[in-house]
Amino acid sequence: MSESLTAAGPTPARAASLLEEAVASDFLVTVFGPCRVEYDGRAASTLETGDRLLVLKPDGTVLVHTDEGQKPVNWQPPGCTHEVETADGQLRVRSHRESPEERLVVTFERVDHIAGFDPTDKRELELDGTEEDLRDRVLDDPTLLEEGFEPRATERETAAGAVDIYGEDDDGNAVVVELKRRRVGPDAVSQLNRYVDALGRELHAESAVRGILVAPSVTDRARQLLDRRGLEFVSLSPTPDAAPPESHES
Amino acid sequence: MSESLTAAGPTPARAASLLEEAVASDFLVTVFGPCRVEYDGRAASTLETGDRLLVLKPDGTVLVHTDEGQKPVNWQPPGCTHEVETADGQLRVRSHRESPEERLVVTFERVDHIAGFDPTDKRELELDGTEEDLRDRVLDDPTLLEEGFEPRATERETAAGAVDIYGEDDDGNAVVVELKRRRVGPDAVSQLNRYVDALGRELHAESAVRGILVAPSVTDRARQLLDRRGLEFVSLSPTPDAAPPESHES
DNA sequence: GTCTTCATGTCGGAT
DNA sequence: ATCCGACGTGAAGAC
Repeated sequence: MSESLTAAGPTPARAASLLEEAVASDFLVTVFGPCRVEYDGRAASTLETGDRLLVLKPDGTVLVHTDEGQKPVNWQPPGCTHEVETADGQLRVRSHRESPEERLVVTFERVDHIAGFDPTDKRELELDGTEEDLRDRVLDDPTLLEEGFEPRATERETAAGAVDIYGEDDDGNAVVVELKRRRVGPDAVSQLNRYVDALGRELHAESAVRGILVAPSVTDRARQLLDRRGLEFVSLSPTPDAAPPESHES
Repeated sequence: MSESLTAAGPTPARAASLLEEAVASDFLVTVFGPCRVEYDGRAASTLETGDRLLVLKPDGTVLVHTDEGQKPVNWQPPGCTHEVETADGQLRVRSHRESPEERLVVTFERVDHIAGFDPTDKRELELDGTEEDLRDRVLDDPTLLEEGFEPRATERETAAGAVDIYGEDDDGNAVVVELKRRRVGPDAVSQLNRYVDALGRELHAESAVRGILVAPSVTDRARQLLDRRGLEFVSLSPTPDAAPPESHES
């Protein structure tokens, strides 16, 4: 078995044969040419004929890319099974998955190029600047939040979900901290609010539960919502550099 | 100028030459081979050598795909500019954009295959089953929501953002409708709650503003949050079929 | 440009 | 399997 196979301008039958073999060999396959795409599943779509790049991965993923955009115009998630056929002298690929039931059909008027490769890739992506990095920053130095803050738990469960950091302030008040790696809008404030509410009901404490949103910055509406809900904001980025000019305050 | 160019196992210099030409010609380019990927920008990442598919689009998009997953392991959004070079006998592609400042560097140990095509695609995707379809369903027949409901506006602005559908019920009460094309969680309830609050303050009406979440279904937590906030739910899907078994009620 | 929300979001983790 | 929230979310529309 070869470790790659390619063909420029193959006949539909030849393209189908190559595609079948490549899929069976767990190759990563690309097909370029004018095609029509139909999708039916969580939604439904039709895309009339145009030049596109079809990518089939050994894990069952299907991608249909046009000349523009980062997102595929159509796709199928990992775990799909494929059928290859020629109909009316056209190469057709049907991809299917269940739960949810979804079907994608790509029909090529012509195949300009097809290529398959045997990919091996065990290396993991190492990513910095995530929410977890922000969490570690706060846990390493809780005074970044405020003097006297003491973390008690991470991912503390409440009726509304898990709180990023749960702790106590200098006066012994319960504090809920919601972390965001980037500038936040109203949705993050609502999320924090849900946790504060849930914990308030759970603890039915004397003093109100404090809620602190930790992020590089907030939008105006988020700020207004924070104020209205009596929640607080602390400006902090996942990485020490690049801290925007927004002051700590409540 | 040719309308496509491909090469199997080119030398790095040959690969660089082809790549330069393809990029200059606004081609869609694919490169397959073992490569290392570094990214720095909104976050930062490193990916050690492995077999991957690099895709360059004429709009400046960059995608790096491994053998698994629907999402590229690394990428660059549309609008990037690229530099191609050979260093230490390796093909290297640097992609850059500003605001935010982001850099992606892909270095191939070897190029197994490179292919470029001139893509033409003017056809738009036609998609059904969207939130807009759900909105149109409700506007076509407001009784799907409840007897006597009368839509007054879509995208009505409030201090908390635009409401999907604003209307009045049989008793003349203000009604805020939030639409979701699929099963919803707590976030959608909070969103509706923000709109209801904002409209309540704006109208300072005699009667409270009603909030109705319209979606195929809700999760347990979302249901609890709805009840706690005094909000209502109506089960409805974007498309007439496939309505899950969940009854209308408040 | 920023803000806001939708999405066939995707993905991973927990239950 | 569903639920839940993060994501370098991406993309579109409004301002």
